Amino acid sequence: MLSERRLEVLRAIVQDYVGTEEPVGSKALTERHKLGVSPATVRNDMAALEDEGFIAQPHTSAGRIPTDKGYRLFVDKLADVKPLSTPERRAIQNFLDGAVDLDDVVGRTVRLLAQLTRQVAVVQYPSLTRSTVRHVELLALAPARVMLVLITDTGRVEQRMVDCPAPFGENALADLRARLNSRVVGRRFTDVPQLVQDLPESFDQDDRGTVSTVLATLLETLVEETEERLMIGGTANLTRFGHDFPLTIRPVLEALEEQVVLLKLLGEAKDSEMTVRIGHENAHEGLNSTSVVAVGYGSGDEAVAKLGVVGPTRMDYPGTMGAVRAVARYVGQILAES
Amino acid sequence: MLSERRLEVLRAIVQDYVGTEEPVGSKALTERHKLGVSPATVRNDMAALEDEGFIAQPHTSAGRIPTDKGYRLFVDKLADVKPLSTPERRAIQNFLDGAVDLDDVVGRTVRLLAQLTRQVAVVQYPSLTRSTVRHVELLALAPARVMLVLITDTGRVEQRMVDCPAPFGENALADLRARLNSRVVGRRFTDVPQLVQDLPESFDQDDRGTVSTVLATLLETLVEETEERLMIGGTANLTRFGHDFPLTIRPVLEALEEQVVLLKLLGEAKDSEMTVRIGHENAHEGLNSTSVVAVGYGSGDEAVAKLGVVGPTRMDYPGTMGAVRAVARYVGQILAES
DNA sequence: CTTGGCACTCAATGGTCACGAGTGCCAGAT
DNA sequence: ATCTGGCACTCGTGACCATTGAGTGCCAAG
Repeated sequence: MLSERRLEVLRAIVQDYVGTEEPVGSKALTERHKLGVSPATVRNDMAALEDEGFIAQPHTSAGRIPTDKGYRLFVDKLADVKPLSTPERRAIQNFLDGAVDLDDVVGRTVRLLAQLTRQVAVVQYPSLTRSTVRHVELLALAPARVMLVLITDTGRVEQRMVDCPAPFGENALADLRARLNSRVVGRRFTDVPQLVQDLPESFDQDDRGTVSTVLATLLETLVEETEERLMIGGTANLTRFGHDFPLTIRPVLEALEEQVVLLKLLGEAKDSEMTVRIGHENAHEGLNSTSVVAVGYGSGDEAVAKLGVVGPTRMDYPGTMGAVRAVARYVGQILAES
Repeated sequence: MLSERRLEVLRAIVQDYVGTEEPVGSKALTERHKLGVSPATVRNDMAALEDEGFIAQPHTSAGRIPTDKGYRLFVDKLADVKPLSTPERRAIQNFLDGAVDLDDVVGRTVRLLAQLTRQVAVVQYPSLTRSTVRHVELLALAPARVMLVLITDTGRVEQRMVDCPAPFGENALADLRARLNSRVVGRRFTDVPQLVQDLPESFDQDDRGTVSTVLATLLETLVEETEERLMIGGTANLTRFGHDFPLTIRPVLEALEEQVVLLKLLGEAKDSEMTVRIGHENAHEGLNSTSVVAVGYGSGDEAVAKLGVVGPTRMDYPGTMGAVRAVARYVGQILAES
């Protein structure tokens, strides 16, 4: 297979290319890294690496650049996650601590991550299906009009208007609120449909319809379309991409605007460990020249949602992974406190 | 001053330049517009327009392009707002009608506006200070921990956690909720501080501190920082800007990420009529080569917030203004219904 | 297996040149 | 008084070409 030194050469190529954004040649390599061998030897190694598909030349008579496969090997075998410096960690904590509500937490996180990695940051709101119910509130805004407010243990709040077929009977609304809460508070959202199934039956004939309508809306709120939200930031960092620009940046911006695409992207990441998807490993075409680093975060040991960054395949993987991991941890802490 | 024909020439220049993105010369003008005069005459008119500062040449031996001042004159005197086509209006209505909550309304609006104008859209959430209170809810999550939920007539929901100095006494929370709501429901948020001022006094000595804490948080929620939110979309449209790109797009993206800048931008727009700010009329430097078209929207005759688009100074003003106006109207309607 | 040498490739750089769209100005026509 | 055709001039653009140099592959010797 690949000798130790060849891997070392690959590592050097990746590091240099990430730093300079320019194809790196054999001479430059031996100068900047003490490999203990001559350029000619490196050239041979490079030829081998190219045969195996880890690096490529943009054109003859140019240096080499890593391929997606090369980055993959680098990330899997050659790189360690770079821990953040103490000042950086402190800065994160200070910055996140000031948040007043969930929107604020997510907003700050996204800005923080974008600034730290100098890339585009994506943060998913805590998913409803993985949270537990903190409270369900029903407000009568008009005789036959109810506002449904859903509060999760992660601080997320969703509201819906419900137009009922008939006005609620005396006390029926308060009744429903009490019974509903006694059943679902503290339970996972995924269990809610089960738990409320037979609720209408316990009401008077008159109210059964209205109760069902309210419950139907509640269940609707839990389906995919509305439950997954996310926030992105740092799109200005896309301008640091490369010189060839318009062609590169356009599809990325378009992909970023499609929440569906992003959600799928994050969805593909593993829950527990950090996931790195490089270039063509991303299903979406517009993101073929970007890499996505994502990880789950949560208040406990279980992930309630994911966050990550999108950047050029030519990115500082160790640093980016370090920042993503650190931020995810702190956000988890903040969430646990609220 | 400027003769009728010279204005006509300016209009033609603006129209052609907006269409082609290229400096327009005298010959091309006479070909595409039936001005009834020769290129030489147009040249004289152009020279005059240039003297007055309405148009400029990028370099000698090139055609003319409108200056900010030229666009200003065009917008003020030469252009009419272009009404949307009936299919377009129908599409707007259909698209907005499906929204389930305020987030959804704002999200759809921003996408709609971006698509319609093919530019970057900005939509401000209904401002708290201009809305009235629909309901205030207090939830005891723990003995000394209260969640404050604020609901406006426009459907906006804000929540805050309140850590109280001491647990609430029996019934005190329910009491506070009831009294609070009876005082503020239906009133404007700006009046709230007045209305709740003496509320702590009517409570037992024991609860006075906790009540004050809750009220303090309520009032905090009404101050600028947290009350103004907005959503942007269609940033991918920035890539249609021009060929010179990176330099142009970078500062714009940066400006768009600074909510403060955007809020100020919208704040400068008049409440009632549509406001167009062209190029250097925008205070923020990064937006010196963009124009902002903004207008207030609201459920009644009064504006509760603003929306608009940001695009290159070289934009289709009549069309953009038409779209912005139409969308603002429909959003107002939707809001009134909810 | 490593190394120095060598011929070769090819993108990038910069200079020259012709082209042409567009201008300003002027003298004559309306 | 205004418009128009003509004409000389400007200057950005694109084509063409030579030069340069970083980088390669290969080979023969260590």
